[in-house]
Amino acid sequence: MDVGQINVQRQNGVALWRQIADRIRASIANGEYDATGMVPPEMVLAAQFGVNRHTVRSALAALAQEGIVRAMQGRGTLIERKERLNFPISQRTRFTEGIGDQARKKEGLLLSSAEEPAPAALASSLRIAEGAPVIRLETLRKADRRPVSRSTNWFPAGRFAGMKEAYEASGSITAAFQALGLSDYWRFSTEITATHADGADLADLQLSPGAIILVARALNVDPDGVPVQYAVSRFPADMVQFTIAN
Amino acid sequence: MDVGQINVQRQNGVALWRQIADRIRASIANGEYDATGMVPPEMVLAAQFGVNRHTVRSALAALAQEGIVRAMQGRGTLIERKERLNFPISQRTRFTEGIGDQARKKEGLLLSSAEEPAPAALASSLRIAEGAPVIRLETLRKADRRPVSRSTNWFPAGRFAGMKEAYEASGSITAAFQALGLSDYWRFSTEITATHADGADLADLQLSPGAIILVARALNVDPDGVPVQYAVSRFPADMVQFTIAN
DNA sequence: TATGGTTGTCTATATTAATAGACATTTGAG
DNA sequence: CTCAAATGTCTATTAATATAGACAACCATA
Repeated sequence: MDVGQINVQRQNGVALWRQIADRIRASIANGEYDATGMVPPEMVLAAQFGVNRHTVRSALAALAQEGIVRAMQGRGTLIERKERLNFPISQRTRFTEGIGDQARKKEGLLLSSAEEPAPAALASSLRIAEGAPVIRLETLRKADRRPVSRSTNWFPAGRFAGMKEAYEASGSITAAFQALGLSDYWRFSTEITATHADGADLADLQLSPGAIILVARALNVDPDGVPVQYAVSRFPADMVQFTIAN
Repeated sequence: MDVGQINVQRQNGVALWRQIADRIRASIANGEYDATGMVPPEMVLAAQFGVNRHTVRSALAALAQEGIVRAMQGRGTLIERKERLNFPISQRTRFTEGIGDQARKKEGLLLSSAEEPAPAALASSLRIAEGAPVIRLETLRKADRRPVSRSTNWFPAGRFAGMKEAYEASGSITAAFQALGLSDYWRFSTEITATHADGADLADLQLSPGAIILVARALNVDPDGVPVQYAVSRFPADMVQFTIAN
């Protein structure tokens, strides 16, 4: 096997151990170590990355902290978890259905809620008057007990007055809409960007600092094309991918 | 104006100055400093982030290196560049058209090319036999002389034998397809993930280490639904966003 | 032209990241 | 049992990161 030197950048604000941890995490997600179910030995990784073994150990310790690997003295470092949830994005995008059977247990938790006047940009998206009341729900979604996204959702307050209670009862936006008389809705548009995790991401999504967040800004409309929800959702980038099928 | 403390993480593999540089870059892209066209004074930023002024200076120096800001002694730090290109993703996704008038000058450069046998996963996507010959083009796309994506493109070698020359001549996949007799094609599917920039990203896209990359894996098909191109494109996350309109 | 606000530069110190080497401990296989 | 291979732990040193303080240089403007 040819073992080319793998490129890492020095002296540039991102510690070597973190760069290496990110690479190994990606390799695990890509199935590169599926043959053995283990990460290569520390000395091998150190040679591949051209760093000291202790630096590799720092990277592996971070991955162990995330629950991705588990080091076993005398044996090697086992891969514990290897997951990347796929979220299809289409006209009928729904979180719970989208996960499908990729996870057994799906949860939606309400972190907080408020009623507030819509700022200009939001009002424009929802096609309501600036300052008109909107209901804001901060939610956390989990799959198999692991947090996979945190979202801020806005709804026109006039039309969906009981949104908070309906979501709390069901843990699902789709179910809440149905409880409030909206049986169907469509995804009108989705914007996707990426950024570094902020403090709230780290806490709510149980990430380690330096993690990457995929941000999806979505507008949902009813069958008549009237906006019913604007949502900003943040996903850990190493756990999910989006698929757009045309 | 209330100036809440902005959260930065210590001792976690990403240097404070880099975290702060990333935040300021994002704030610039979000238009938060449009009123003045300048970044707040170093002392103000230091207070906001809860760090020493020298740490903020390191962050600003990095942004100046990227050409995003320019410090002027006695006056302040001017915002030089503020861009986030929007890429619509749809059935008719095309790079050049997608940018539209967001940039004046659009270029497509061929970095390298090769003909090689298709590995299993690629062959499956392109619906050809494993090991069948494919043409691989490594390309770099620029808008207004700034690199905005680097892509690896695969085409079935039998059908698109002159792809390399056609692309070199036009700098456009769409034009190359037309030159080879394919007048129209559709985007069949797109997968989007995010990761840290690797060494090649840093070099080709002129990024600073720690930058985030949006990765799009796309399959294009001809009007009969036959796959004609599989592409993996990498975009600097702080320069672009994807929009999916349904 | 005097002043306040801003960036530029310098010195010094403490903490963190990375390297280097040595040796202990555990496991699996011969 | 013995040995090779792998992870665990320890000490020491160097380089990078971050803080602290002082003052110079420059700019706009009152």
